[in-house]
Amino acid sequence: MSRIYPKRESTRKQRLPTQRPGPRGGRRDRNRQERIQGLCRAGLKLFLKSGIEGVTIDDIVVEAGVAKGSFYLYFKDKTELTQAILSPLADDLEKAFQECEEGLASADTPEAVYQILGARLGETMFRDPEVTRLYLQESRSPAVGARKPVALLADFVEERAIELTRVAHRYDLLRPMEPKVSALAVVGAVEKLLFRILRGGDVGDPLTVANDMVSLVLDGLRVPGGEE
Amino acid sequence: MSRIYPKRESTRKQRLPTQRPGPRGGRRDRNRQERIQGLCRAGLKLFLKSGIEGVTIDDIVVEAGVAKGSFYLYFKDKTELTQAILSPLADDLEKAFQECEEGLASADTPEAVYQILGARLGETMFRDPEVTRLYLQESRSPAVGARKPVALLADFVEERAIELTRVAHRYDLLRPMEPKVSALAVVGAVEKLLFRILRGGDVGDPLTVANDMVSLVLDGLRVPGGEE
Amino acid sequence: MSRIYPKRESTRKQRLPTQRPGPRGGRRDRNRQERIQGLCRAGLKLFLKSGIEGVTIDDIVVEAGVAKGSFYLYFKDKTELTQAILSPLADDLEKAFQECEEGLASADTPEAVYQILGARLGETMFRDPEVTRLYLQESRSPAVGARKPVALLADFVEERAIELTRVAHRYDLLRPMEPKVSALAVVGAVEKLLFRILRGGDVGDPLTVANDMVSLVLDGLRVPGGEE
Amino acid sequence: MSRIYPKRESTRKQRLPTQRPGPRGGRRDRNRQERIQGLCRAGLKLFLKSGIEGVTIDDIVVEAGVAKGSFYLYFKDKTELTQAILSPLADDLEKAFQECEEGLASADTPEAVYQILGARLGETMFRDPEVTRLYLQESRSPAVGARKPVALLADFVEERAIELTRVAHRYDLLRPMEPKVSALAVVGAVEKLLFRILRGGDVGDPLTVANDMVSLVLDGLRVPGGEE
DNA sequence: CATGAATGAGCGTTCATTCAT
DNA sequence: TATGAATGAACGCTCATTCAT
Repeated sequence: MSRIYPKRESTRKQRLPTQRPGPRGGRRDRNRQERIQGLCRAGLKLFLKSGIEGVTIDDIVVEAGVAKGSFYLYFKDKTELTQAILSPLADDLEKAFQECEEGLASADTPEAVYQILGARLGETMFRDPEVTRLYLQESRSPAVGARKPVALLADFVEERAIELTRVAHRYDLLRPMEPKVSALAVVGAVEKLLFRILRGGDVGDPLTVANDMVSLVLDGLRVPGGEE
Repeated sequence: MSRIYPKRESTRKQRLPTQRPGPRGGRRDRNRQERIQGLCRAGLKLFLKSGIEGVTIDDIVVEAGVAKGSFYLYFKDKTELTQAILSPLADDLEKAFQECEEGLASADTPEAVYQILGARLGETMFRDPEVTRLYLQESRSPAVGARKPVALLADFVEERAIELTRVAHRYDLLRPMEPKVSALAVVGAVEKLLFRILRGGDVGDPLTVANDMVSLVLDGLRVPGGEE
Repeated sequence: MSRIYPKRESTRKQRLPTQRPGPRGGRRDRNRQERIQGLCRAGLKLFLKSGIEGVTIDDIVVEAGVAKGSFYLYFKDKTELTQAILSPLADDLEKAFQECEEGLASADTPEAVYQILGARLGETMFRDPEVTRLYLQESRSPAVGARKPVALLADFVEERAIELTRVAHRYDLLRPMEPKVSALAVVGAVEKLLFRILRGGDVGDPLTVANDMVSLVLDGLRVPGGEE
Repeated sequence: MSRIYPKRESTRKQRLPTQRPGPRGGRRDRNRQERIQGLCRAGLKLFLKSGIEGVTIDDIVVEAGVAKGSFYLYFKDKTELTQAILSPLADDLEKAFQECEEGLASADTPEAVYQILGARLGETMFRDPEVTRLYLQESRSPAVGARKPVALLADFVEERAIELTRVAHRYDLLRPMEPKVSALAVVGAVEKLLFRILRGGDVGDPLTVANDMVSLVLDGLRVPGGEE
């Protein structure tokens, strides 16, 4: 379970008298998981189309094909649903950053660093592209209401990206530069491209895009030898 | 006038073709402008705090200190208010892109290109930092409801940035690369940093940030001579 | 001036400090009358289209081409406007009934009675067909709000028609029958036809209609000699 | 089902294709019917007192003793409530006209015709006198907003009455005369009397009224033998 | 006098949440 | 458990009325 939102988690457990009906993996548990998945899928679909704030509980239960009251059996409110939708991504990202930081110790070139990072984080972001797209779409929202979990996750990603860069600098893998600047620039560049791709906007062959991105991040835009 | 938004009268006043009682620039007209400004300021403040969707007309008129009905004297709905708030930025951006494209013809180095771009667009973005922050905050939202003007502006910026890069490539000012990729990467990087700065997040001395950004965009992250 | 609504009349006079600007028939008085006429015409047109309740003061002043505040210079509210629109018809009807009752004394056949009645009332009803149409359209409304003057006028017409019939019976001009029944039946029949005509519904040649109506009222529908 | 109104689902319930939780006729269903009846009764009462346009949804739910939101569980808006209130009358009238037209074939005297008509339509109009009164009260309103169903029903009645008379003329049951004129005259006369009766206005002994009406319609007002 | 900006009560409608079934 | 009817606070918007200009 994600530890990014520890408080909400505990609140929810207190609220539900029985955390799970029957034995784990039993028939009732399976039904329960199916219901939750159905609501999450419905919510995700609608959130992407209309924005989290623009979707009502009614919309969600109609899309999911369950009764309105059922929603409240599984989620306290829309905020909790958002959290549930994001939690696989949040968990993955947490692990990915952890592994990247550890991997930096054994890397000795920037290429290696960004190969690790790209591979690990890319895998994470593409595991469930729609969830990633929702994250990107809502990540700049103020941390209030149902979008709070997204905003918190975005803060988390930013801080960990900065920390990661700081470590990379410590290992002298990058040109001397304020780590915040380079970290945010790279994250911003990647997110922008990723969002465009996930929205269905054509940006060309994925492999070329990836190569261009790496080349861009490493060597910039300057024409080689262009200014001597 | 910006042509980013579809044709629509922005205020009710203009829709009613009756002559004004006071002269233009007279007391009535001045009051009118003050009211509009007050509502825009109130809206902007609240939009930044709670997101456009999270703010009600009631919130806005209370913040602005006017009666509820007065809102509708000046704006048809929240969408029109959003448009009014953004329109100075939209107009500026349109002009800035225009000038940048024209300026590219006389530039002969990437430095020059990005100096023009940075200076001109930077000036625009910092003219009213809160408006810029609102734009960044909501720019990835779906193009529905009150956030539609933001989404349209964001689309416009993306397209123009790509076009601008295409022109720069035509003049051989940049390394060979898919223009969409480099354009979006740079825009994404700049937006991310800008948003962090405008939210009050410390990223260090502004001059250093700017220099680092330019250096980053031009030469990337690689340690010079680091891999031979 | 109509004496059907005596109370309102006096209220209005008390409210307006100066009853009339300048001398009667002077330039200001003429302007005033033109304004009132303009508002009445505008109100009448809109009332016919949307019903009295469905028309706002805003609609009226826009149609009349005057400022909203001006409405209240001439009328306290929509009820008073309705009253002003109806008052010529109300005055005419009052006189017509008066004359009809007096004329009955000198009539000696039913034909003569209904000639007088038809001629006198018909003339009245067609003097301003749109006002008549408004009266018919709204005459069954409950006596509340802006439609109260219409309802009062309708009550007046009904009572006077019954009284008129009672007088006719007293002169033995009609077959023995409850006067209320015959009066209401005739009024109802005439109103229905009149309303249809005024709404533009085709009912055939006006002269034929009139003749048929008289013949119907006098001799009924039975085929002459048809049942012996 | 009446075909007087254009096809539209009359209640939200039917629009949502979810299965009902209780069995048809069970407690849930019974409650539902009671609610609808309560709202219709409340609406009818208030409509009669203040006119359809003068009654707000708030008035209705207060009178019915339910929450405001509940109204919208059963009706989309006031127009649908009006339609629901009128629909029994509309259905009955449609059947009555159908039967009258068919019955004309077997009638051979005007008396018989009007006996059929009077009996059948009278029964219909008195089945729910308040609904009939509402119909009469609002039937001349413009066909806009919540009163549209009434206006449509009134048009229907007029057309069918004319058609019925046309048929009667074809069977030579009536004096030669433009059917539109005689039909509208009779309908107008009956409606006027009926409205007066339903409003509580005294018109004398009901049986006498009915006899007088028939006699009036058949033989007119002329004193028999009075003019030779 | 004439204007129309300003007001705020009140309308129609939505929707998160509860709860009897 | 699952349901969806019921609720009422709160929303967007309108409009009669007032009043400074």
